[in-house]
Amino acid sequence: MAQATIYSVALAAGVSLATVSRVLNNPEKVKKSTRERVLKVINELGYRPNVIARGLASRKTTNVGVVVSDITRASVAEMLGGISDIANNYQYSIKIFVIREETDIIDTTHKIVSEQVDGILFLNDELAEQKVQDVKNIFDQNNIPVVFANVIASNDESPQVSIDYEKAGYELTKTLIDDNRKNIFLLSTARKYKVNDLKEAGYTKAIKEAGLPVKIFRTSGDTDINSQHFSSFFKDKIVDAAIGVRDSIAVSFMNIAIKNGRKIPENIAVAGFQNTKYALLSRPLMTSLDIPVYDIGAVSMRLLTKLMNKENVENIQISLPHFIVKRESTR
Amino acid sequence: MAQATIYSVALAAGVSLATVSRVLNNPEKVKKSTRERVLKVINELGYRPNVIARGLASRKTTNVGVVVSDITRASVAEMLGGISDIANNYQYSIKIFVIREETDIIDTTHKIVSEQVDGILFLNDELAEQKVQDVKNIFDQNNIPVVFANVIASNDESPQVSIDYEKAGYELTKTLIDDNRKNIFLLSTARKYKVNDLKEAGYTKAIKEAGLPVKIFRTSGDTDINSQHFSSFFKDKIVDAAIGVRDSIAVSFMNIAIKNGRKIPENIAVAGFQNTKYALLSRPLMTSLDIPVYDIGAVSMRLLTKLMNKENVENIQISLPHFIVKRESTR
DNA sequence: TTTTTTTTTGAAAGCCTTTTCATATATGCT
DNA sequence: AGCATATATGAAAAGGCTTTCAAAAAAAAA
Repeated sequence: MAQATIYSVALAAGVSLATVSRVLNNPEKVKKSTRERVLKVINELGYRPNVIARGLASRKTTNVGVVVSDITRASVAEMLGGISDIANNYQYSIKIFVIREETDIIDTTHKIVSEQVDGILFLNDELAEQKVQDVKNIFDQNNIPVVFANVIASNDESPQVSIDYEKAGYELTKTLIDDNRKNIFLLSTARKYKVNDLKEAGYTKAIKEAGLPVKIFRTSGDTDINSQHFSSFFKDKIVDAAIGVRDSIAVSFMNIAIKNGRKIPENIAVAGFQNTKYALLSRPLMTSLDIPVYDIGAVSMRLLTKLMNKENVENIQISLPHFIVKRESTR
Repeated sequence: MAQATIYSVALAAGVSLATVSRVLNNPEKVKKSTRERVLKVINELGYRPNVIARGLASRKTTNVGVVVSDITRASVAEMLGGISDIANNYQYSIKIFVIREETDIIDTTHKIVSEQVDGILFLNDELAEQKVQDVKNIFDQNNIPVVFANVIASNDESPQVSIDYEKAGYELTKTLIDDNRKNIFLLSTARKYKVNDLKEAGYTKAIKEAGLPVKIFRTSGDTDINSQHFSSFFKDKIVDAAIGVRDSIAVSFMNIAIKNGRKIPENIAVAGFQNTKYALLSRPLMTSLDIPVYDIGAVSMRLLTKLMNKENVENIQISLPHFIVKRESTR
């Protein structure tokens, strides 16, 4: 059978299209008896409004675009979980836009605009700040609300939800300092981006306050590569603590350290960021700074729904709490 | 400025809408000189066709729906990577539908139909077979092609791309048998679903051929829970090898085994499925059956594009190769 | 009752494209 | 040049819904 349309429903119920439409969208505006009659027919025919036609007529698609760079990263996937749960509650559908190294982000942005989404969630944290601003401008011009999730768009009034990465970096470093560690390395990524810059800033602040030497070691996020770097690392470096900007980096470091005869946490304390499953599957179990990734997704989606409804939102820059989960890799 | 429409372009270029539309969709049908004139105007005005209106008029949305259960699982995210890369090549957009335990899958399916996607990629491997069939029927009735990715829809002609999980289970078990292991456990999930059933079937086949005892231990996929199960496991079980149906389960088992004084691989050989980052971040590095997850995503998306174009596809059931990556946790 | 007000309904326009069909123009052939 | 054919364009319908505006019906007030 062909899919029922609003026409077939109207015909079968003996009313006009307008009435059927109202039953669905403004039920209080139609008399109870007719409403029930129409609903009955809708049920019988299994009618579902064509969302495309609805989108064209109402200029609302109830679609939100989620812009991500690397969808395979654990934190991104987790965030998507939060996003989709909330989107589901509010009846929004999610369209994913994956941007790649080589894609022209401006062009992609225009493409997203032409897709007529009602709002955008921007998860990409690896983009240069200027680009982020350019993208924001395009969406603004087209009146499409954007929320940045886990991206820090500095000196700006953009809606965003994230955690205070600088404070997090500071606190995590501080626990190691308090444990009397003197040679604390930050294991960061070679590729620089805002979120890691902030972690570094927090680390550096704590280290300097303690009068210790700042030691940042840059490597790849790829385990195959960084495990090699770490192997040579132990030949010449003095180290009694290390913080990885990602759990996977910290775990990789810990494994190589142990292979090089170091004891964790006796000789070296190790901590990571994100508190992912990696930290839970390491041996010893790894201390990690817990970031409420799911919540970041959920909260930003919720914020976006408000913006799309043009509700008045008091606070459009939300910082979620983080905390340190102490495990066996530190004391 | 308001978004340019096909009208404004037509007006500015001094042609009719039809011509503008043709320039975009059938450029060869319009004279070179006019085509160039129109393209120039399109550029100047920054015109992008409204995909919603286009979708309504052409009855094609160039959207594909991707149905997943748990989006946070590493393999799902990786598959999405492959899907999105290919979708991008063929200019399709991706809409994500996350189905939950509590959602009425039939209702959700109808909802997806009303979203007018051109095709469906079904990644959900945790659904009972009958439900899968029901879902398939609904899409069939609405003429929406579906490809099952990493789901085995048995006794059926449904398009699907996966690997031969039974063979994989068989081979992985065989390597342990060949290593002279006698008490080989399969660490499976409490919740049963097709993919794991097949792994179990392969395991069982190999074990029986060797005249060894079938030993299946069921636990949770959640590390916090299964690590407790594994702790008591070592009190009474005789074991010299174990295969986890997921890497994370195998790594968790390995960690607890070591804490209980067992040596890997001397006392116990351990292997996992999926060859994820977990296997690479474990100590010792873990043997795992590599499943080309990204490729499964990519190939199924490619297959779907063919089906959406009503191309004649010779082989709609594709089995991708797998292989065993031997690492330190086995000999 | 009759009149006024409110509620309920329908007709028709509009959303922005694609696509069909007919017309106009250009090209090729004799 | 004259006809047939091929190519290029435009007018208008269609796609399935929302929404405005006006009319009809019902309820309230007089």
